[in-house]
Amino acid sequence: MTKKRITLADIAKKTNLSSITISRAFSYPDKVNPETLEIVLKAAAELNYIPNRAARSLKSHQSKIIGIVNPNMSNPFFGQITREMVMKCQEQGYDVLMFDSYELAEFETKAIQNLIEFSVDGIILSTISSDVDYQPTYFDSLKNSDIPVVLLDREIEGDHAGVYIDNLDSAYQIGQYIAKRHAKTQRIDIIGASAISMVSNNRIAGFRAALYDYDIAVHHADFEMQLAYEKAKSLLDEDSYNRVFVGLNNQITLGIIKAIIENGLKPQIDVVVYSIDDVPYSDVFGINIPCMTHNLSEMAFQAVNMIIRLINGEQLNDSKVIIRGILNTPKSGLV
Amino acid sequence: MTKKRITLADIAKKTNLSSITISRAFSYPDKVNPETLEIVLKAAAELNYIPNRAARSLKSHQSKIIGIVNPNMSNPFFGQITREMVMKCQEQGYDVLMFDSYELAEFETKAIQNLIEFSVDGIILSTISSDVDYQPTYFDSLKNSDIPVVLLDREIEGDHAGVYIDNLDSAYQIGQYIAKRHAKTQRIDIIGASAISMVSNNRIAGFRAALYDYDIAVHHADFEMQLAYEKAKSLLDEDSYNRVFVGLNNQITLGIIKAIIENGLKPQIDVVVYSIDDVPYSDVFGINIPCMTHNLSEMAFQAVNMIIRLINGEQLNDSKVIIRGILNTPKSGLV
DNA sequence: CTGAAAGCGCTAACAT
DNA sequence: ATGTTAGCGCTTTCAG
Repeated sequence: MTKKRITLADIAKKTNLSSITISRAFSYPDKVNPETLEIVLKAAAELNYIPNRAARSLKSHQSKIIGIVNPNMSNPFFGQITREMVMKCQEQGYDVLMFDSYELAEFETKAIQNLIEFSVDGIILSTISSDVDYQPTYFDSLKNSDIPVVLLDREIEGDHAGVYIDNLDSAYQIGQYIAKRHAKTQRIDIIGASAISMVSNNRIAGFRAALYDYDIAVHHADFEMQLAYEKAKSLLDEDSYNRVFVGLNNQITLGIIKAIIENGLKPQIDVVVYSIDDVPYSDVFGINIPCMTHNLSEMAFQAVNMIIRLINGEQLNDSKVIIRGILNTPKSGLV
Repeated sequence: MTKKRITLADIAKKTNLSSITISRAFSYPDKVNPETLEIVLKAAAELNYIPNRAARSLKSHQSKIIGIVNPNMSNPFFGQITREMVMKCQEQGYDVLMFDSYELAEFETKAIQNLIEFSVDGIILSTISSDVDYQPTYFDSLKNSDIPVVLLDREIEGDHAGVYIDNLDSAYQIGQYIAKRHAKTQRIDIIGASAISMVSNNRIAGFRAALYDYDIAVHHADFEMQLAYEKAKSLLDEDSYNRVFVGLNNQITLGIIKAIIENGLKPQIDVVVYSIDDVPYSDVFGINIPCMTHNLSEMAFQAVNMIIRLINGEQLNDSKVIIRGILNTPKSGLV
């Protein structure tokens, strides 16, 4: 029934060498005679050898694995950044275990637990929330297990290394752009995450700074589509005349667009929309949303770089990397 | 430096029990005295114990892990189906390791290799291609390692268990719908995957059967957006009058829509579009695409069910499950 | 450059 | 219901 998997010992037998030499051939190829190496590799290939990670990491307590956890792989922001991180980890000799927490605390906790069980060397984590009172219990276990963590995008309270967006500045930048395009009498509706979300609140602060003498209404939802959609919908039902909306992330903006279109209005003509983060598929559907875009490749690079340095026990002179956003306005001048 | 992780032995010491009892407390709680169990669990919690998977799977050669590999997690078809599968695996006591192959053979191979190294109990795989000549080399290793595989959605040559869409029927169903709405003189452009893709060709066959006396032009791209976009664009540049397009999966349809809109035309008014698979975000942007939709939850259920039965060594009386599609036409009658 | 011995943390198999 | 023994496959000493 259970076919026996090929082990180092099998290769050792076949080559009349000891298993440790075989082991070295894979782990430290330069510590073994080139001729021997060739013999080993050939035998391994013939036998179709595949190393056993369990055995390896059991002994060496170094798994060469980085864990990635984020709240929503289907959100292109996380999807793309994860893709870039995976590539970069590979280049650095690390494999990746990725978990989608599906915006659920329960899954996030489970994912972290899993990663600890797998003895990963480090974790890059985007939490489901950036609320100031969001204090996951798993940080204890992480500390106990001595596994370094780099937070990505979603900041939370406490002393954590991380790579973040310059939320305040991003909102300020696009706020200034908005200021140029709309009279001060213009009412502006901002839809963000919870009232205590650090990310959301920094963005709101940025907007307020740029639009200090505008009539700004802030509405709280979360960083998903549905609640934002409902909020926008009820606002439009009240009065759709001359409205300007700002979505504080791409999912929120999608919700706003959905509400606009459902109410028979034309985005950027009847109702103007701005966004933080690029809006997925808006190019496909031909709707230009001026937005703050962020260099996801750079963020991925920084996050991977940071976690690897932490894994190597390096001291970080700066445990926070802040990525500045770039204003991305449509060429075609729809707005 | 290296903090020692808590092990069973630590709990054993603390409770004056043997490690095997502690082990049983976690793996077979009913094989241990309830009072003892309580003591163990309490001690474990106090010590913040986290089991070591490497040790466990090294010994027991049963990892309780299912691997999932698919070509594009950002494609909602795979994103959602994966989500459902993860939930279902959890319910059955399996953890999931998921890999995105990013439509790259190299990554797919690497993912499978990884899963073998992790000694997963089974793999649910959607390959990057369903071309008849796509014969990944890793099936040998899989067979050697005795790891069962269930293919999902993308069929390939050979004797593989799998859960598939009834591609021929799906295309036939929507083909009939199209036949009702367009005169026989109507030219219909179908954009599919490669000329040797089994999935694509089955769908084309279905269309041909339903639209046997129509003027059908089949164009080959792949199951991603870009090529389909280019194809549609060049067709529209030639002549955009009274065209009807069919996209053979959601990504292709997105490419078609992009081309239409870029050419200043209105989807479903100037140019009519049909799709296999729901088109992501089309509801958000208010464009109704009549399509064949598939019960992803059911597919996920079948795939997980099948892999678990294979893991348990059960004989499958039918190693192929075919899911029938449902015609999904807009209520608002845009078409 | 290669090998022998020991042990990582856990769990089958066999006691008691 | 609990304990003893042994060993999974690999790699870290320490020797040669």
